[in-house]
Amino acid sequence: MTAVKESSTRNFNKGIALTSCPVTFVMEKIGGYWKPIIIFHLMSGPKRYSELKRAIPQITEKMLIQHLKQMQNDDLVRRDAQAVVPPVVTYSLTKSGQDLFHVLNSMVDWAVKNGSV
Amino acid sequence: MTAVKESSTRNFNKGIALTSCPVTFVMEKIGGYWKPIIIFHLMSGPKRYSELKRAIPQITEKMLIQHLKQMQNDDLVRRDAQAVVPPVVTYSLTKSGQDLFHVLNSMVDWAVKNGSV
DNA sequence: ACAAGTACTTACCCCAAAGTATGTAACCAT
DNA sequence: ATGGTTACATACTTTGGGGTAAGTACTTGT
Repeated sequence: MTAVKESSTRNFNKGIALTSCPVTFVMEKIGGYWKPIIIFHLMSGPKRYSELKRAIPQITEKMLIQHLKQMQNDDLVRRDAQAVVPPVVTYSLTKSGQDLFHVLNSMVDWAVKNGSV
Repeated sequence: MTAVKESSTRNFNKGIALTSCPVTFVMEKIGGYWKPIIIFHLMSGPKRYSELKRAIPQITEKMLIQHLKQMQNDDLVRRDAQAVVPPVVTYSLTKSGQDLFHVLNSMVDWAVKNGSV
């Protein structure tokens, strides 16, 4: 009966970082290999699920919907479905999602200046 | 003939993301729970190893040096050691590291506006 | 003699995120 | 009736980031 193990110095640390560090808060939302790329593609306007898939060929379908769902929960992305015969589902950025432009942009600026290697 | 397994769709994807996505490039450098926090503490000026340790009590020593080393390799942080009796090692931000201020700041701005929940 | 401080290093474990593979429901064209 | 398209779902495996715990070398204070 080796105890419940508490399993969570990790979660505790995550907690303090999240509540005490706004940067970590943001990175929770746009972290993960694919999220920034998905957001980037949605910046140019609403896209269908299949359009996103074709625009990002390397992503698996699992990762694509998984991230789209997380971003819906985080209110970065809106999903609009038409109950038609072959389903038509359109994803677009919410206001919060669009506001991320400034964040991503400052990252790009930094990368351009400091991406020499 | 189920292929050689390649061991690395992961690394391959990481590769394309890194070379094709400047945002991912940046997140590789400031990602991880502790890096933004360490950078934040170094923003207010150079700090000794033990000062950082005390400033961020929850971090383990392993994580602290690990991240400090990575950030040295990424040229975000400079290490200055004095060869004195009890070692004195001082860490400070490089120009690149200081430039991250704008990036972190835009994240904070976004978090303040969209961190309601 | 022994604890305490300074700046690390090393071996080991755990879990959650990412990837693989396959299935599903509804319809349409051939 | 068979295959293709659309938008998912779900079970299983892998991997690497993060954590735990302990050790090192050298010196000062008591």
